[in-house]
Amino acid sequence: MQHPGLRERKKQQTRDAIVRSAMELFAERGFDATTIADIAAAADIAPRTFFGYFPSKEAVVFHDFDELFEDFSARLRDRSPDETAFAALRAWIVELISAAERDGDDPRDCLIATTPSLEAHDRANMARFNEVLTTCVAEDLGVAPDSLRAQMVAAASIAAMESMRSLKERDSTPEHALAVMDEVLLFLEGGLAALRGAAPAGA
Amino acid sequence: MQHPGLRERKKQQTRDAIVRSAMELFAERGFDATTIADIAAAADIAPRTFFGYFPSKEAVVFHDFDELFEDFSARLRDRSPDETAFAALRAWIVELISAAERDGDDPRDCLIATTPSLEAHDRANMARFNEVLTTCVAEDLGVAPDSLRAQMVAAASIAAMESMRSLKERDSTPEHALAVMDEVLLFLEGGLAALRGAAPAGA
DNA sequence: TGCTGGAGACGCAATGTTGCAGAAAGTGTT
DNA sequence: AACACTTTCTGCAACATTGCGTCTCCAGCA
Repeated sequence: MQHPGLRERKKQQTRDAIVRSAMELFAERGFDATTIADIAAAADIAPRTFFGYFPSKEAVVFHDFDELFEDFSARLRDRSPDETAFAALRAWIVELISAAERDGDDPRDCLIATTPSLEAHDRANMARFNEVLTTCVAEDLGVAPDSLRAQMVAAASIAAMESMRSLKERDSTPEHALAVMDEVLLFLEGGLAALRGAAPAGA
Repeated sequence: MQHPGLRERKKQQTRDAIVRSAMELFAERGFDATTIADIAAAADIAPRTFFGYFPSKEAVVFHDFDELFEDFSARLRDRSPDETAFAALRAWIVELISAAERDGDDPRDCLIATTPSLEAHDRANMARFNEVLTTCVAEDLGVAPDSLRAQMVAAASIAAMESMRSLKERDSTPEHALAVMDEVLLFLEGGLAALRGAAPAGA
């Protein structure tokens, strides 16, 4: 990796230019009022080239999602056998909040919340988190990934994650996140305990 | 309403023609391989006119969603004070399954599952169900709609709904749906009971 | 150095979507 | 029946997206 090569460097440079230009324009005139042509002009590339870097205008806003998702997946995948998927999720979230607190949160959340197409994109992202989490939770519980329990536990966890995000403006300390996740855990364990002993209905 | 009027009738006729033509074409060549122009030609309208009836190609596949959603919302909104939101949801789902059993299920599920843009649309639809349910659950619990509990309960319920849908091919009897929903209820009550007494973390 | 293969940047055309404006058609009135 | 109003239907143009083909340029190799 000592030799990223001219090509690699240029590619990264172009990508950064696109992100920077796009974000600036989005902030100035809003997401919908910014055209691909505008972004391309600001980043000094041809409009067609934009799509070589991002599959859609929305994707620029989530430019760091792949990285985040890979981090998330790896954390769950590589957790030690005695750590539950939920525990891994909790630890991951706390780190995330800590990092956000350090860097100061970006204005993206507002942009997303006010743009339908970005909301849709965001839902798709959450669905991906949900899928991974469901699989891991299923392992923990020793049931199939499409079993009711696994789906409910994962869905509730993801919902908690979203819930925290919406309250981020008000209170986003790692301590708070930890408290919330503990509450979620309590809820999930209570639910699972109630189910234990009851014959599964099959789903 | 005795006088739908020529206009109303024509409009309904055109809408039906679009749905029928589109569904046929989707079944024949697939969703992506069918163009708006194809649908317009088959329904004998101008391409531009299509968008006066549906906001997108995807929307045709979900042409009965608004009706379904309104039915769902009304059921929850107009439930008697002693019926919980969850109970209303359960009753609604059981009816839905009964109706599906009567009519025989359409091949739409397959189409949706194999087309990303339709999946996204479907997620958006589910998000709308989730929103309504969250509000009503919050009322039941006497908490804010953005509270952690309400969000978790609603999310788990919706997840159960989706879970049932994916198992529909195998087993979709109303009895089965009822059993599943009972299991969900058990889970939710267990979870809420575990939370009761614990100080809310604020979210 | 000069050649060759592959990657990246673009141009073009087709399709989906939408705002705008004018034409066409249904409705209610006189 | 003729008129004024409102709703629909369409064409047009702009913008988002994508497949295909071309051209340029970096990288590895003889």
